[in-house]
Amino acid sequence: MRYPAKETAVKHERIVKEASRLFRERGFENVSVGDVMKAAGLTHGAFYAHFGSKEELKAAAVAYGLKVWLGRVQRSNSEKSKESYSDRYLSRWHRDNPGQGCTAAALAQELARSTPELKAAFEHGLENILSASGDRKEAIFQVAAMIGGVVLARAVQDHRLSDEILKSVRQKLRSA
Amino acid sequence: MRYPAKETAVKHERIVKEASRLFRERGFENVSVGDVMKAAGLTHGAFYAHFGSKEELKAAAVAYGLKVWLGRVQRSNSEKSKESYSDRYLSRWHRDNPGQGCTAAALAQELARSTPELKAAFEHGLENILSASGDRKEAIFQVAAMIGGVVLARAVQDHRLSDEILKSVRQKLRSA
DNA sequence: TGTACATCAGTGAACGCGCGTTCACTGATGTAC
DNA sequence: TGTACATCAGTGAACGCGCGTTCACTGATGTAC
Repeated sequence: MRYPAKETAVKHERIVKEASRLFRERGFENVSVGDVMKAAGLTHGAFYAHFGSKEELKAAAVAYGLKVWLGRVQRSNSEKSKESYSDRYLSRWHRDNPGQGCTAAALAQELARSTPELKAAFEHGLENILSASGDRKEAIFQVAAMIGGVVLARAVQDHRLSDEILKSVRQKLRSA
Repeated sequence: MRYPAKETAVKHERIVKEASRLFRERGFENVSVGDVMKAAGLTHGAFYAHFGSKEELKAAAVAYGLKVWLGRVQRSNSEKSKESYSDRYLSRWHRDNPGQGCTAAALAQELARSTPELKAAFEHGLENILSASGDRKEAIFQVAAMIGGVVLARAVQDHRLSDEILKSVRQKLRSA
């Protein structure tokens, strides 16, 4: 049956949000279209009323994830918080909650191997974030160090080593 | 038929090397057991004479990749080359040849989502590399920045931006 | 050194499974009059 | 405002495909005597 246009738009957004979360948690390959639709409270068949393919959903999820990231960076720039952005980025909480965290720290390597369209979506979002910073070279360096730090911290098993990685990068970035 | 033990050992090593290369190029998920065996000049059925599962192969490939990495770091430490290790790591050549490059820069995010066994294999190799360096905190920071730089440079589409990322991280790391 | 036989790496067909995608169908919504 | 009907989001079964893994079989190797 046909559904109210307003509800449909809400569901569409819910699909993108859940996809973004699940992709960040498990990677593109380990999340099926069915998983995403179930998380959004629908059945898998309805997916193709919203997107032409899983590939399109990936692009939408990446764009959404980077939009959220940009918002956080901008808020952090305007606030005079005690905790710097890099300290929050290199936190245990971020390490342990990839689904709520940075898209680049979760998916950049898969993006590197994907289609031009997906890479373009990522690049566009990244460019926005770099543009929001003052010293561009410094911003690139900080982003690279932060991503590398979280990626490494997530890839090791030992909590002590993982914490040490986060702390080392945090301290070096602060003193830089 | 039965094959000479010496040849079998050679083939075993070839399987691991080809797996390591293919995994770095395309990721664990996008390389099938059949792909690896074909690259090693065998058929897929023979795989289970060498490994108990694809999971075991991943662990062997990661261990191999990190052993190679350690060798390069040690050689770089002993040499007084004009080009520093971080300059070579953050090169276009490394960005464009993931199959010959650093395992962490290619697979760390997939490793973060994998089994304790695989993460342990990675952690062990990483610990060896960190131990080979003098200032441990500095080494961690450098490795994080290098990995982040290459990962970012690979994930964007535009050559200019990609080159800018490599260059920025290179320069900042040299002046640090 | 020679003989007899168990071993086991390798082959290629086959299996079961999960995935992305398609499809016939439903029925309230939104639109045309 | 009321009526008639086309639209289309959603359902759930089905399809085709590639994957990891298994299996019966082969025959030279390596070992026991």
